[in-house]
Amino acid sequence: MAKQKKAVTIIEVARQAGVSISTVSRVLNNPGIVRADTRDRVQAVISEMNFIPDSMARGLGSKSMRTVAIIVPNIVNSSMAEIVRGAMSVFREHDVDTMLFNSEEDPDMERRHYEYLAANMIHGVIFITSCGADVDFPRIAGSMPVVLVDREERYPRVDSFLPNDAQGIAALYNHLKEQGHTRIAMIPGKESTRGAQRRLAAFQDMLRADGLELTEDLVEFCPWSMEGGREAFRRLRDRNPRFTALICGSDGLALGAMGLAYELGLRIPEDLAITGFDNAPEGAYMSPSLTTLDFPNFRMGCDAARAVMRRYEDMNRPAEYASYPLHLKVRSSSTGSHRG
Amino acid sequence: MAKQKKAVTIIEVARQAGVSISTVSRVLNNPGIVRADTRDRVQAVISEMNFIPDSMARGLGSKSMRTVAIIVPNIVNSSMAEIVRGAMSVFREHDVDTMLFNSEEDPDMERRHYEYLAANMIHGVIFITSCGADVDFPRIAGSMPVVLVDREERYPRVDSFLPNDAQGIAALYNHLKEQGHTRIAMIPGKESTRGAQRRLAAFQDMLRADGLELTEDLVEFCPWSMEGGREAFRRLRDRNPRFTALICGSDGLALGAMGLAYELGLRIPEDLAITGFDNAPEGAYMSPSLTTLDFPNFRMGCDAARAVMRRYEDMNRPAEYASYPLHLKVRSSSTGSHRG
DNA sequence: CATAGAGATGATAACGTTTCCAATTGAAAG
DNA sequence: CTTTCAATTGGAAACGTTATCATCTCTATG
Repeated sequence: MAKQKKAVTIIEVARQAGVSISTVSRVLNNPGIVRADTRDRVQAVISEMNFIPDSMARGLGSKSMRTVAIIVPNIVNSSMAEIVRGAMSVFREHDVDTMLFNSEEDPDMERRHYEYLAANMIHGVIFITSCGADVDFPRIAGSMPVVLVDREERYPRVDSFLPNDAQGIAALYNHLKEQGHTRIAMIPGKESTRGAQRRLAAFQDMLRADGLELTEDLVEFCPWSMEGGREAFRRLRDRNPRFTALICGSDGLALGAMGLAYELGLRIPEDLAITGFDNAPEGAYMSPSLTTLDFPNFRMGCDAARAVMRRYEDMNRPAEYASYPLHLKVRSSSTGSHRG
Repeated sequence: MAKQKKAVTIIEVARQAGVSISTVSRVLNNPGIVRADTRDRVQAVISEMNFIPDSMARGLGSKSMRTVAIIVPNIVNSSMAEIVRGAMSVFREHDVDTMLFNSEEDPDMERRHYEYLAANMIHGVIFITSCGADVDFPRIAGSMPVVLVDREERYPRVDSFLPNDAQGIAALYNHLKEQGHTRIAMIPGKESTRGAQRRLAAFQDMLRADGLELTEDLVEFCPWSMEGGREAFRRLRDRNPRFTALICGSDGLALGAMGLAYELGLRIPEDLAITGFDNAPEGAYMSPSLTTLDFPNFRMGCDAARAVMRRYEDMNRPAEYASYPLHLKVRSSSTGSHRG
């Protein structure tokens, strides 16, 4: 790519206004200490010449850029968007700029983002559920605050904020048990994903506590999409039609499964109870409406942002972990009699 | 916020490797012209010392930062995400970094983003359907390529890529007419939004061409959300229950309306035909599935990215406009007999 | 009227690279 | 063993700010 036409610099502004560079810089950064008439004159020249200080040079000079990166694997996901909103709202309050990176679950992308961060124009970073790629957190954490959301890794200087999947799954499981379900299938999500793994493990723990064992034919992994949920449900049915309830690792998966169930003539919840995960807005508008778990996404985002700032002040503070309880939203996709 | 601990610089690397700064710089930027053994030695030192060049200083030195910004009003929107994906894929091919900004339809946010851009660490910018805020495009366009997606404004050096709403609405309207509908209501979306305005205008044009006039009681604006669609539909019904078809300005609005229709015991499409806009993934999974318009979002994103790069090469090229046809997806929410 | 002390302003050295251009080295050709 | 020219390498000037002193200009006070 070619070079930009060169912009107005502080030098020309200074010359035009008949003051020194320093004075212009002061008008820019600390107007209070410049005499009113001088300040006005300089400001007039600035806006007249349309001068905008070069943030590169500024960053080089001041060694601070007040910018934080947030990395998400997939922006097309309302719960991640909520986390991001929360974090951004806090950063904005503190006058910190936010850059949002979307890795699309692509390892190559993640590597590039990583390099971008490493090139230290960034003051800190929040990673939201990366797809388990092998990012060298300790290394980044050596030069800037790193905060993880929805990832369970623990490293010396890395704070982390997690939904309590185990508690959520327990709530879901107990609810289904109360409804009389004994054969429960699961579509945890994408196998390589931490979230899917955590949720499956939690489910297995619950079964085990009841003296049951999760048989393989009751679990089907799939990509995080409605299409994925639909096809996973199909495979599950083809293989073992005897389950009466289905726990899905996300609302999207549940919606996909519900779509196919409807086509197959299954009644929900009478023939099959279905639950989601995340409380996406669509779930409440389905018919039947979707039983799910509500995540405190916005709050997690806020807390993560605050953690970034705390760590920026003191890079060596001990790592902070928080686990957030999930709230069961019972709706019609799982309540009422079933013939199981 | 405090200062960062200072990182390894190129100077120390040079000293450690026993070469000059220039050589290290060459190893970084143009390894081919450095003798193999020197290069290896320097590279060894670089990775050993964990040296990462400071992108600030780099940008200052080279006057190029190969970074483009994409600004979206709302990341929680699958069609915008598709546009972004398209643009990012093109930029990645060309080794251009992408920063994604989410304005949340908040004017204050937009202003901040604007200032960020203006501080020219950014090489170009793509605006996706901003909520009509008064951004001074010509000014930004003076210093970097600006490309608009889904905004109809026309400025001298600003390229723009638009879906052809008029053609899409026409397709929708004709389809509904064929199905025998004569009283059609509309929920265009958020009134202040360009998209909503364009779609409403197009609808009015179609009616007018048929010698009809759109009465005010058949139009209801609302925020871009399922909840918004639901409430708008309620207001529409309260006021005038006599329409047999409903055109919604987005799939989300349609889904919200459908939810309420279901609760009110309306059969779709027998009692009411509903159409969406954007072909969001959920629409295909509803029951009934949602008739909608498919947008070439990914392609629009790609084209916008390419436009940014073309304009970067030649800032003075004439502005480029493109309008993309929309493809009607007829599904069950609008087909079959109705009692209208 | 002199003068201390605050209030403004200016000069200049960083900041960490890239990029010229000059200097050196190395290898092939005579 | 020179010479020549290309291949490497080094030196130093940008790049556009901020930050640190030093200097200058007032104003109020004795």
